[in-house]
Amino acid sequence: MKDKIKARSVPFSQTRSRHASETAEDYVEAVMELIEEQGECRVLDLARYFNVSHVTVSRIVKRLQEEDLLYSKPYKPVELTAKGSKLAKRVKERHLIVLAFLIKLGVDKVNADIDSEGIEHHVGSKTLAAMKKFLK
Amino acid sequence: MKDKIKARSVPFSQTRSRHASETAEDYVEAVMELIEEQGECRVLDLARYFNVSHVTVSRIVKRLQEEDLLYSKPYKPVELTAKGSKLAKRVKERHLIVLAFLIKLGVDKVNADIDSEGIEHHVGSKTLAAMKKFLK
DNA sequence: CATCATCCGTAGCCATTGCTACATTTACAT
DNA sequence: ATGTAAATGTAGCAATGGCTACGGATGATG
Ligand SMILES: [Mn+2]
Ligand SMILES: [Mn+2]
Ligand SMILES: [Mn+2]
Ligand SMILES: [Mn+2]
Repeated sequence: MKDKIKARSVPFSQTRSRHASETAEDYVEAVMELIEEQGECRVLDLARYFNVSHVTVSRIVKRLQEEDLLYSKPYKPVELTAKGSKLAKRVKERHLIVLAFLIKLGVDKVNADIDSEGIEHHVGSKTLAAMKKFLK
Repeated sequence: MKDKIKARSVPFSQTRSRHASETAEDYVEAVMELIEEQGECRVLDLARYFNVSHVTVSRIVKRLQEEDLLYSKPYKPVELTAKGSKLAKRVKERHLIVLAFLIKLGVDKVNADIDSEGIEHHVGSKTLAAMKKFLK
């Protein structure tokens, strides 16, 4: 019986772990997108993008620099490291698959955009594969 | 162009809002389940269920009491208020639909259990309706 | 090259959710 | 009834991610 409860706790541990990576994933994806669209990515671009204050962005950018995902000098644009770029591509691809999946399932674009932004971080490789298969 | 960025920020705001309700949703669902299975729900049952310390549970239970979702006296079992019970039923139903959906999509039970625990909180009414339709 | 608006960093606050260590209460066994 | 183990509460710490207020840096404009 305790094994049962223990086994049941695994999804929650995994979910907490995924939430811990969520900020990093969203940030590298945003930086990549903003650089593609505007040529550079400033702190204030990210603040508008996520609808948070520039202070929140600034602190998170600093932390992601320590994790070797982003790079920037003070008052300069934010750039992706090689590691950050690689993560961004993976994350964006997964996001696009989740989004396309929801739309093919019959969800309108507005709600597919909203829901996919959260769902993407909880889609493991098996679920992602099942979504890809459904899309074909 | 700024409207475009503003519109893009909506999914992130919504995702943050959903994460803010996530703990309450998981807790009322867990309390309902533990009472059904064991007759009562103790703080330590919840700690094992979520794989966190009893201290974390104790503090969250106190807060959810202030939100009128749970009820308990010190050293006594945790119970659901009417409001908590209503929320638990809604949340559990949604969770079961997401789980069944993933399994029907071809995901194995272990991974469906894991992924649905996070995905459930990001499934809006439109996506939930689309999943229900797919299940029929 | 001086001024000024914009951008960005820093200080410091709050809430949430993890934790360990310790205190207290409860419940059970002798 | 008393003693002990388990359950729960409390104190206090850390990390994360929100915020406002303020000050310094940058760059465009005249
Ligand atoms: Mn996201
Ligand atoms: Mn989530
Ligand atoms: Mn759940
Ligand atoms: Mn959940």
